[in-house]
Amino acid sequence: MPARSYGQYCGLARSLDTVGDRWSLLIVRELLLGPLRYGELAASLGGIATNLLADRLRSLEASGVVERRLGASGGVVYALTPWGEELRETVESLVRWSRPLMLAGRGEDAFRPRWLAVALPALLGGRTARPAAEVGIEVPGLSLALRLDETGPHVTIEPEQRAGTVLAAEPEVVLGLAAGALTLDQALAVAHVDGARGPLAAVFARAPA
Amino acid sequence: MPARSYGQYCGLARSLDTVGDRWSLLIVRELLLGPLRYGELAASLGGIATNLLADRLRSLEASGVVERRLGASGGVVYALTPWGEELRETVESLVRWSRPLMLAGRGEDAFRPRWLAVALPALLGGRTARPAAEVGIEVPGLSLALRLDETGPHVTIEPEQRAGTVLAAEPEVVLGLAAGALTLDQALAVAHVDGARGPLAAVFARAPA
DNA sequence: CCGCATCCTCATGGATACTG
DNA sequence: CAGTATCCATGAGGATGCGG
Repeated sequence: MPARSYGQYCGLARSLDTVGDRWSLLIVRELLLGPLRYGELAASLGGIATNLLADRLRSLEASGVVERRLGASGGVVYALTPWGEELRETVESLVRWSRPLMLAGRGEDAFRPRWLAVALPALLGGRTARPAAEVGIEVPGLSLALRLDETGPHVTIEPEQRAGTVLAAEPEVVLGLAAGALTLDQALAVAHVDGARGPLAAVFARAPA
Repeated sequence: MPARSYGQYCGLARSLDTVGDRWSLLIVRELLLGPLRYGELAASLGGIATNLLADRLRSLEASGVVERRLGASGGVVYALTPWGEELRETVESLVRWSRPLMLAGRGEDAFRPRWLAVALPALLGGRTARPAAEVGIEVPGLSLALRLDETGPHVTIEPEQRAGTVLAAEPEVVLGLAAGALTLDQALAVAHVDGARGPLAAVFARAPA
C-alpha cells in the first residue's frame, strides 16, 4: 500500500486510500477504454516508472479495482472490475471540473487521442435536449467517432483511417481539447454548419484524404 | 506546488494536478460545509501536519479553489470559491463509490459527525434506479443503518431506547441527527409518525431490545 | 492563543539498469 | 515483454519555534 491511510471513517477518505495515490486514477482512465497489457499501459500513461506501475497494479488488484485476465493473445491483460468501472462517474466529474484548466491551452503537455475518448462523453453528456448527430475527431493513427442520440453519447474508436470523413464537434470541445492536437497538415476546414442550432454541430472539419 | 504535474493535456490529469495532492480533497470536504479558520481546519482534518495544511491552502488558493475571507470574528477564514464548490460533485461520487469500503466497518478509524453531513446527501440523493444496499454508520451513542432499495432510502436508527419506533422524517432531520445538530429526542419530536410523505420520507427508527 | 515557518527523519516517487 | 532491483530526489509527518 503506497499511500498511508488517512485513518478516517469517511467515504471520501477511504476512497482516496484506495485510488488516491499518484497515477492510480490515470490507470483507471486507461482501463475505462478496455483491458490493456502492461506494456500498453506503460506506453499510454506516458513515462510512468515501471516499478510504480507494478506497485499500483498490485494494490489496485488487491483492493478489487483491477483484475488480471488472460487476453486474446494468451498474455495477461489488466481490466477494471465492475466496481472499478464505477469510477467512471468520478473520472467524468473531474474531467468536467477541469474545463477552465483545459481552456488555458495545451502548453507543453503531452497529448494522446485516447484521452479524448474519456473526456468527450463527460463534456458532451448530461445535456438534456440533444439532436441526433455524429461527432468525430481524427488525429494521427486514430479516428474517434462520437455518436449522439436520444439514449446518450456513444464513443467508438476506429483504428483504420477514414478518409474524407466529415467531422463535427462542439466548438468548445474542439477548441479546448484539440487545439494543438491537430496539425495544419490535416487541413481541418472549420466552418459553421448551415442551420446549426443548439450547442452541437457548430463546427465542421474535413479529414485529410 | 507540492505535486509534480503529470504533464498531460487531459482533463483528469489536470484536475489531479490541482486537487490530486494528499489532503487536498479532504480540505475541500471540510470547506463544503462552510468556511473555516486555519485552526478549525487542522482540528477537523485530524492530525494533518501544519506545514502541509499551510502548503495545501496556499496552492489551493493559488489555483482558485479556495479563497481567504474575513470571518465574522475579524479573523481570516478559508472558503471555497464557486469553482471549488463544484468539486462537490466529485466528492459525492467518491463517497458513493466508497460504499463497499464503508460497509467493511469502522475499524480503528477516526470518526467525526461532520463527515456525515457530506456523505449522507451523496448517499441519499442522486438517482432513481439504485441497487439494494445497506450502509451502516456508527455515531457515538447512536447506530445508523441506511438501507437503499428500489423504493428509496430507508434509515434505521438504533439508539439505546426507542425500541420499535417507526417514524417518518425529512432527510434534513436525519442529517441533523447524524451530524449532532439534533438530539434523538428532538429528532423524534420533529419527525412524523408513519404516513411517509415525499419521495425520500421513509425513515425508520428502531432500537434493539 | 492562533497562524504559520523551520528543521529533521523517513516513506514515497522517479529514472535507469537489470533479469526471468 | 513484464516486470524487479537499485539509487537518488522529493514530499510527508512530527516536533518545535517564532511573530503578531
